[in-house]
Amino acid sequence: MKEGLRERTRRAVRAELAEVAIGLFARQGFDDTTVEDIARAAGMTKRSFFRYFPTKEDVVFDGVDLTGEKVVADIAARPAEEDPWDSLHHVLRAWQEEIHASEQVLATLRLIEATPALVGRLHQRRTEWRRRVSDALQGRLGVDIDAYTADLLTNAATAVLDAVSSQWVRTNGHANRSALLEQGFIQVHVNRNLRQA
Amino acid sequence: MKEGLRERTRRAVRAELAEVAIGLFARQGFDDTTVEDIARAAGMTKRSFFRYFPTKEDVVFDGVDLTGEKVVADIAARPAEEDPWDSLHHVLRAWQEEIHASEQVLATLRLIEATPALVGRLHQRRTEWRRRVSDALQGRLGVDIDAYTADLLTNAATAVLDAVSSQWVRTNGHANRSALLEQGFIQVHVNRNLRQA
DNA sequence: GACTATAGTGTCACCAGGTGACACATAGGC
DNA sequence: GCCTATGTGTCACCTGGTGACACTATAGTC
Repeated sequence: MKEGLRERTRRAVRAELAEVAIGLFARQGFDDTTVEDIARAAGMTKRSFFRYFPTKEDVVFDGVDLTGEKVVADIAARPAEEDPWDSLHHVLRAWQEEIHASEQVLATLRLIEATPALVGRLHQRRTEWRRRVSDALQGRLGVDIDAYTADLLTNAATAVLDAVSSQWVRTNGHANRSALLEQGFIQVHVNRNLRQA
Repeated sequence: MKEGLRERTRRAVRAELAEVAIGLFARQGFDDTTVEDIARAAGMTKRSFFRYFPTKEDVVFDGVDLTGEKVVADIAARPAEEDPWDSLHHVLRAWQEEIHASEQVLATLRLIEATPALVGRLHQRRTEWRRRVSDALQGRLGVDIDAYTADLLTNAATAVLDAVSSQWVRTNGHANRSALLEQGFIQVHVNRNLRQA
């Protein structure tokens, strides 16, 4: 683990940059905060900011990343005979429980919700992620899921996730996310494909 | 109808601008086409382009607009005792059939799919639209739907819509959109809220 | 402990998407 | 024919983002 120091400082700078940025966004809004503002507040140049984050939007998603590389892997690892909807339920339940519901996360979600540009970026990321999940669902051995059904399943799963998130924000973080997720996955149900019928 | 002429020319210019833009995007890609390019190709200034479209992205959505003000109204007009999932099914079926599946629409969807910025913008618009649909669902008189369930319903409905759209593009427009929609709304099912149980 | 490759930084120049302000023309309503 | 909207070009400007270059500090090597 020799590569520690350099990477550690890098991550530390990233984290502080994100913290400073979120703070400024919360106070004066996303659009009224320039990258220069953030950079100067963190003691660096605009140019250097972009060496840590590809875009101004991405600094927001540093903590609340929904990429979930692990989710993709977990889906693929589920038994092939399991109902795919149950697989999604199982994996996403586990995944959600790992995200501790801090005040910070709540504030970030609120910020995203209030900023069109961030909403767009979030869904853009999620779209890429969904395609990977969808592929993972189809990729399980000995499964006869067609692409359309796989999309249906993943889209529906994120539909639940979104509703949970909205409700959680709506209740100022008082709602029980796990309970909401359970309820959602029961209220919404997606059948395996009915092709052969 | 005195306001005709002025508005008609305006819409005509808009339409031509959109056509020119789509053409350029198709040939050289969205990112490699500047607003100046579009404007000059349509015989006007960059500044004037922005008097017709708020952003470069929006010119793409001129034809494929998913805003559907009509959908919101139709939802609200459905009988309150109808199962909300069936209401969505009914309204969206009618809505989709109005969009004739032209080659142009297909090309546009492909363009969107291939351009991250457009994906973001699309979902951004759709998010706003969903909130309005969700409100409409809750707004029906004498209905006991809570906000969470309403979100669940609308999110799931757009999940179906997205899957249909993806599959349609995937099959180069050969798939039967109506049939996919029917299948989707049957495979996915969202129950009324189970609160009182 | 000095030495060199390399990561990180500032500076500068530049491009593209957008916006505000102003002056000018053109077309509509009277 | 006059007055007033409305549309247009021009110009100046801001912000997000990128490429190039020179400089500095550090990590690993001897």
